[in-house]
Amino acid sequence: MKDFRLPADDLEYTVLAALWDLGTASVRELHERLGVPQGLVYTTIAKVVDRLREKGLIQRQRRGAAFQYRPKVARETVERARARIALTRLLGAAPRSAAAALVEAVQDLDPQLLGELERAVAVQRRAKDGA
Amino acid sequence: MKDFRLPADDLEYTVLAALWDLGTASVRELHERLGVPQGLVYTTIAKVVDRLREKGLIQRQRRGAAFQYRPKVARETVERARARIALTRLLGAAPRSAAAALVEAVQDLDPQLLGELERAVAVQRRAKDGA
DNA sequence: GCCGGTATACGACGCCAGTCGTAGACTGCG
DNA sequence: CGCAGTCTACGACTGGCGTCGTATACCGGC
Repeated sequence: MKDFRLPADDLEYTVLAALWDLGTASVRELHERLGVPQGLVYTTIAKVVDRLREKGLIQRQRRGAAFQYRPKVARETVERARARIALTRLLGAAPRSAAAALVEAVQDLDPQLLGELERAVAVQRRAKDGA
Repeated sequence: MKDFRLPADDLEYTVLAALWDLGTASVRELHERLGVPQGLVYTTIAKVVDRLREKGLIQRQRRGAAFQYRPKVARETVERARARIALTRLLGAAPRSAAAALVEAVQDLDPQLLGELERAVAVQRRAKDGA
């Protein structure tokens, strides 16, 4: 039925996330970790890393033959921006059927993630009531 | 500080949403409604409508000189897909700081939207407990 | 039935992101 | 110090999307 397409996943973000996890890594390591499992060639990852650097999201430092990359922007900073945008678009765009869509979406959610979301909402609720 | 860029908004989706709201509309109407306020030329909207049709999201029917466009895919269908993807990426991508990011994001949310979200989570919670 | 004017079709360009190939730079070993 | 091998730089191609311009098709009035 679904003969229409939706945007693909975000490789750039995946790489950045890996760097946040690892703290520091070479392109080689990132490739082993992300590229190989997805069947991506070394230079593909290198290019992505390149672009991340162009965007000022990561920095690097020579370490022997290769470079060692590390995040330059705090994870929270980016996460927050992404989260705000995602939620705004998600909820703001669907004034009519937001509830229904959310219920459906939440249904497929990892239980643990559901917990996270629940907690976040609860915190906010408390804050609002308190204020 | 934020010297990095985030993706721009989604015009295609905006147009589709307008069609859901209006039920049916000509390119002219869509342009008046969306294009003009954003300083977009008529043909820009026409192109977007074109692509929506290519994607099988809308259909059309001659109505005098112009075409009358109408959604071909149910709003819920698309919303649901979008919602699922958005939430998955939002939560799944940030295992570590999801909670913090969400709290922040939820903070900026329209109170009414917060309500929607809260309700959705509650519904899901009940479903889980019941099961 | 012709004309004018609007609507549409479609191509073009810029930019981003994913993907890869190649050529050149650099390091470290012998 | 030179060589081999690795790492990087960078260009190229593709496809999506926003944006526009132009040329053509078309409708409706006279």
